[in-house]
Amino acid sequence: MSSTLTASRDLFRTFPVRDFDLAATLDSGQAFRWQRVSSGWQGVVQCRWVGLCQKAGGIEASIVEPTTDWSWLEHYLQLGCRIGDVTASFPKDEPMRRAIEACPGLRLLRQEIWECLASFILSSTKQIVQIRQIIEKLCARIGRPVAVPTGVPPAFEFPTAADIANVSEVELRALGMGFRAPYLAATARLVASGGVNLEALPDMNLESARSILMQLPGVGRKIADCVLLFGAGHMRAFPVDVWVLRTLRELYFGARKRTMSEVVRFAESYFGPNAGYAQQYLFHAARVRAGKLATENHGD
DNA sequence: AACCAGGACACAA
DNA sequence: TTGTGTCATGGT
Repeated sequence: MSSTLTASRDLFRTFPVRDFDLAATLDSGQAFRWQRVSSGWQGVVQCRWVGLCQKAGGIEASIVEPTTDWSWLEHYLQLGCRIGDVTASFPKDEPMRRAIEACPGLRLLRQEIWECLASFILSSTKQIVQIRQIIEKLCARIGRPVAVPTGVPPAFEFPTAADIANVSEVELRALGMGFRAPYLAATARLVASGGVNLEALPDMNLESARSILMQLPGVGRKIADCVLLFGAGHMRAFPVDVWVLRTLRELYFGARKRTMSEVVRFAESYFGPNAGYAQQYLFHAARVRAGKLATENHGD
């Protein structure tokens, strides 16, 4: 029996957050496991099934086991983030102004670091749709099932590093990972054995955290920065992939030839304390322009 | 049906 | 330090 002095255990909660575009955020290539359904989005956060829905008053979340503690989801969605302050810290130039205008409400999530690391090891030279397919297979094959509402398709935890370390490389290749399989296997073994402590990354400075990640097999500068930005909360990390490289060249260098390292060096000093956030606006705006979103109408 | 994808790595020069 | 070939796989 519930007391008026204790919070009720609920299956639903509406977070009254403004300037948060759920679709843009969950389909911007930072997380790969969210599924669009008629009622909104379904995914798994910290081993719990979650349904999310954009409402007029904010974001409505539904779960399976009633709880009083929603801090895990508030943290994942970074509901404490003042997005206006973030965008206000971007460079006051025309490219950024247009990127902000093109993706109002785009946010950065704070994902679990291992899932983020493993996911981006699998991301190299893959289209986002394919990355999602591989990860879905991986979770269905190795991940433990989580409780879902009746009528909802089965959902799975993201496999732990130990889970993946205990699977043969041949079995990983069978999931369609190709040359990424040995990278994921080796990194999983290192993480599972305690050779690297991912949980220490958020409290380290950016450069130290980056150098630790880049020692892992299959992790270079770009993937390291994705993990730092999407999982470890380093808002200055600035992943440069082919999209961002092309976009920065067009927007800031015109026709003049610039190498990858020149563009990276420029980005490090130009975009400020929330450079990684600015990067996500540029990346997503470019993908919107190219019609690459899963939520788009592909019929024309 | 070629082309390319949120790269990393070994190796050459 | 910078440039090039290689690595698998499948969507568009």
